[in-house]
Amino acid sequence: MPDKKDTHRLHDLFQLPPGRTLDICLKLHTAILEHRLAPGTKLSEDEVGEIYGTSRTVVRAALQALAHSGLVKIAKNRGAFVAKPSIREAHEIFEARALIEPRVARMAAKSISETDLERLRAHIDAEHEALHAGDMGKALSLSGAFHTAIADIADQQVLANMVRSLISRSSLIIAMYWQRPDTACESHSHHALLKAFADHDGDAAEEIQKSHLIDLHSGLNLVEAQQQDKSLKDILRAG
Amino acid sequence: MPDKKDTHRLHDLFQLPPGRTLDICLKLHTAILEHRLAPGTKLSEDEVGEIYGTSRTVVRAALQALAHSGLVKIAKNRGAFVAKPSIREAHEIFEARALIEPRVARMAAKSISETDLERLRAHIDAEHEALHAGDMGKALSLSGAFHTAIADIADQQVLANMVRSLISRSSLIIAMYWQRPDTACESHSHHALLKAFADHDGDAAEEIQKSHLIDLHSGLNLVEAQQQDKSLKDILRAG
DNA sequence: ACAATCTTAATTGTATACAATAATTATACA
DNA sequence: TGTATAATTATTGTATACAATTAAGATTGT
Repeated sequence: MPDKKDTHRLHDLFQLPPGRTLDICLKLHTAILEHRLAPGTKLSEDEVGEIYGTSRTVVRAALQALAHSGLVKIAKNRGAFVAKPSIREAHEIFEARALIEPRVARMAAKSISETDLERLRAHIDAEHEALHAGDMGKALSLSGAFHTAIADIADQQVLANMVRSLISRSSLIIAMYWQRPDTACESHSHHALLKAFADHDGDAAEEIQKSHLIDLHSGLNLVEAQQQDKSLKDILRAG
Repeated sequence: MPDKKDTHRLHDLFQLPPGRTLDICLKLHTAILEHRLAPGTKLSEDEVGEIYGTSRTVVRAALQALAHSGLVKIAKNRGAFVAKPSIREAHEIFEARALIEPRVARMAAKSISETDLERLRAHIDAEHEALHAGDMGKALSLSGAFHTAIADIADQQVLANMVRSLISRSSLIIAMYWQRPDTACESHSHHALLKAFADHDGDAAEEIQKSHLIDLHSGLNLVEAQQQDKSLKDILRAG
């Protein structure tokens, strides 16, 4: 189960006091992570406010928090939109992950407990389940949660928040650039990691995580094109 | 000169559109970095709003942005305070810097241009000048700006923003825990880095930056105590 | 005198109203 | 018919007013 602890730790990421602002922030956050909100979607203050039954004031605060995390882009006098990471940003984010997460995995391998291992297994199971149920969005969200769980286990809050932020943005990148519709979302690597953790083998954990991330990075189609927005009008006009 | 480019890039960190919110955010940010606002200082919305001649609405947004960057701590129904990083947080932040910045330095060494080198020299000169003028706060702020400048030169925006955030928080940590009142603030390392950059020697740059950060970390007095807040009353009562 | 409780004051949380800006549509002209 | 300009609409930016919560001070009882 993703359970309570996850959202509790997310509070850390946004640094918001408990309250409606945080609630909306988390709801939008999970909606984006589960790919229910596509990159580029406009998030009107009025609209969001009406949906969640609150005023623009609190919606605005939530949107700004998400903007700070890179999940939302605010354009002056134009409003908030779900971010659309550029190809370059995508490269940078996965390079940053490849720098940070292997180190985090090493640290986690040292300090991991039996209950932690149990939780990770539960994560993997839930991921499998969602995948089997055809809920791709949730499966992906859980796959990300697996990575953040490792950072939490390593018990390094500063790095954990960085990882959380990077993974959230990775979700957007995957929504835009993923090119393996087939793939049983890298569950093999997660199992391999689990074994390294069980053995408290820091070297192995670091190495596996590193190649896992390189693998993910290479699974993206990061080559120009894909600017479906502007070209759409042209295409329709041409046809 | 810290110049315009720096504040322009800071916009990236806060992800705020141009406007009064960003202005106040930057003003508070520099005030904290220059140690004119001590850790723990209360930042009342009314007070700050009156100082900058704006309403609470915009001040609130600025404070929340700073909270997200870890420079300000917001307590529910109690208000915003300049953050007071714990000892543990201090360790984590400098360990994160030791992980990220050497890599960034290596990348910068590869791509650095003549004009970039010139700018770095100017940074060092300005730092010396401020130090000579006795403006410790500004000297420290410029010392941090040197590190962020390297990240900008490396041209990795994602990592650069992480570094920026870490350095800002480091400034608070130094305000709380620095134990070398003497020291000509690590300018030697900065010169050594400059040489490595001029030689485009990535290995050297990485190594120098790494030991520089370890050196900074070890210059902190991170041993319990220092909780002057609660004990202050007790001390006065005892006397 | 000390402690506990209640009252009061001050500050933040939220909603709403107004102003400013940008996008869209309509209109006039070439 | 296409383009440029102007009016309109819709949305965000900001300020202010009110509600809720917390902290501090006063009051009462032991």
